[in-house]
Amino acid sequence: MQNLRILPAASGLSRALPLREITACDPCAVRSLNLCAAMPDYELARLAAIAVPIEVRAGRTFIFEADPATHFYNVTSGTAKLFKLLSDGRRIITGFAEPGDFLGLAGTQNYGFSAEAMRGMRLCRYSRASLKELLGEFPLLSARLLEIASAELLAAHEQMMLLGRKLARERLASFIISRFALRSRHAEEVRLPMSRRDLADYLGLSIETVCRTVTRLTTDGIIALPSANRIRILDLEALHLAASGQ
Amino acid sequence: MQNLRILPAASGLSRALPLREITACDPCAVRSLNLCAAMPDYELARLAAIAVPIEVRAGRTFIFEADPATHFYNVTSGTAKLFKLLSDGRRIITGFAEPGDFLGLAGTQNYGFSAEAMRGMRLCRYSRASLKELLGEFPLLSARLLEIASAELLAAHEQMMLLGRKLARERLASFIISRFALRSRHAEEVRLPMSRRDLADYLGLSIETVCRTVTRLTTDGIIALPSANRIRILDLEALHLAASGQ
DNA sequence: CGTAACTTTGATCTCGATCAAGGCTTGTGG
DNA sequence: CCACAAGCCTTGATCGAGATCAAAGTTACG
Repeated sequence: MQNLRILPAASGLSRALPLREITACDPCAVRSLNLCAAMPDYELARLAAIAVPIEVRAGRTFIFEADPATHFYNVTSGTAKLFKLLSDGRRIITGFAEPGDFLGLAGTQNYGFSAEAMRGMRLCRYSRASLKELLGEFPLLSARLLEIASAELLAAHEQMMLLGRKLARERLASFIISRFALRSRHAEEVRLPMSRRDLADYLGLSIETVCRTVTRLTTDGIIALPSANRIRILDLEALHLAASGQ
Repeated sequence: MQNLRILPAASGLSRALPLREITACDPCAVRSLNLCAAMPDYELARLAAIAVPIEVRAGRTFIFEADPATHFYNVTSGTAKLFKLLSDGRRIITGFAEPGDFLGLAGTQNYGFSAEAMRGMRLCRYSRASLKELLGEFPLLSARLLEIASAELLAAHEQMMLLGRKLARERLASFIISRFALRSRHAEEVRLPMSRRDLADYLGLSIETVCRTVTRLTTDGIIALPSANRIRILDLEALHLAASGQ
């Protein structure tokens, strides 16, 4: 836990006036899957009051699988990879957490995954205890959390299909399509903020297979690679076909 | 939806006295992962009031992937398999729902999976609308649902590791161990209520590989097969080693 | 500019899929 | 109670997608 650096402003912030705190939450309100989305001002203020903004440097692990689940997080900026390890080092990346995403839902007392910042990150941290307290007070908050958990469950099941039944080419194409769906600007371009190794561990493949499959999609004229981690979609229809194995 | 048969008693039950309804819920209170567990009597009665007991015959599908998510279910007896299909028939079983399990959490407006009864089942059905109403009233209920969703998420992530990174032998051993953990009586025996095909689709393998792997665990003296769907664990330690690939 | 890490490509191997064929169980009707 | 059919389950032979091993090309960065 020494990887975390509490911002100097943290303790002060958590005692500031409600309005001030809502402002502190503003950067969070980026995505629909957000804890704060559709939350009345008063509740949002109470939520902000227990939030501690923290900063994590690139490469640092800030949630450790099997550690006591003491905190929840809301990503403000940067991206984290969430992963599980086997004793021999095999790894599966269960997901990526991006700005607006909520992090740290734990069914048990302990975390079921680790989280590592892929680049410098800012997060809002909530202690499990204080969030639980708010949960009892604000039904909207628990409803929101339930929505988030349900959405994640849906995504997890989709990924189980990908991992258990899809071919490498289908996995890659499915992944590119899902990234395309939540792209920010550039209409036809998908950014991959993760390395080939991360991609491999997310798709249940080896690095080499990821490379080769990307190359094949390129030579097939379905995508183009302006650089290793930018993908330009040349033929979206063909990509959809590739994703479903036809 | 014509697969469902509403029990004759259903409409009557939903208007009976609270105490009567709590009794109707009794068979549900079997497992910790239960919607009704740790629920005060009054809330439980309200929950029971909106529950409609239904019966599904073996082999019938009662939740259809992509259909509007109109209902939630609580399994009273029997087992269901939850699965997703690809257009060409490939299937992944995302889980099995057994007595006490809650069913139908949907992140979106539509179900993300199908559910089929593996044997005759009894379920309590709740309409999405009426349960949502109760959610606002009883914070404990949403807290419970959140717990359930979180636990399922944990299991889904574990399964992602299994599907993405484990060898066939490790998958089988892991599966047997997890079944062993929630076995009912017979100390060293695990029952498999599913066919080899279901097992294959749950573990992301082919039927043949499941068979061969079970056989190999048997010839290795780790398990014994009194019958095709009963597994006697002869060497639990070796099974754990097999599950972690050593 | 040099080095270290990452990506890509090639050669080979292997685990598990697929194809094929028996064996076993279960249920039904004679 | 047996015969038979229809599913299951199991085992064998072969194949192939993707892993692994190996090495070269590229990028990032001090």
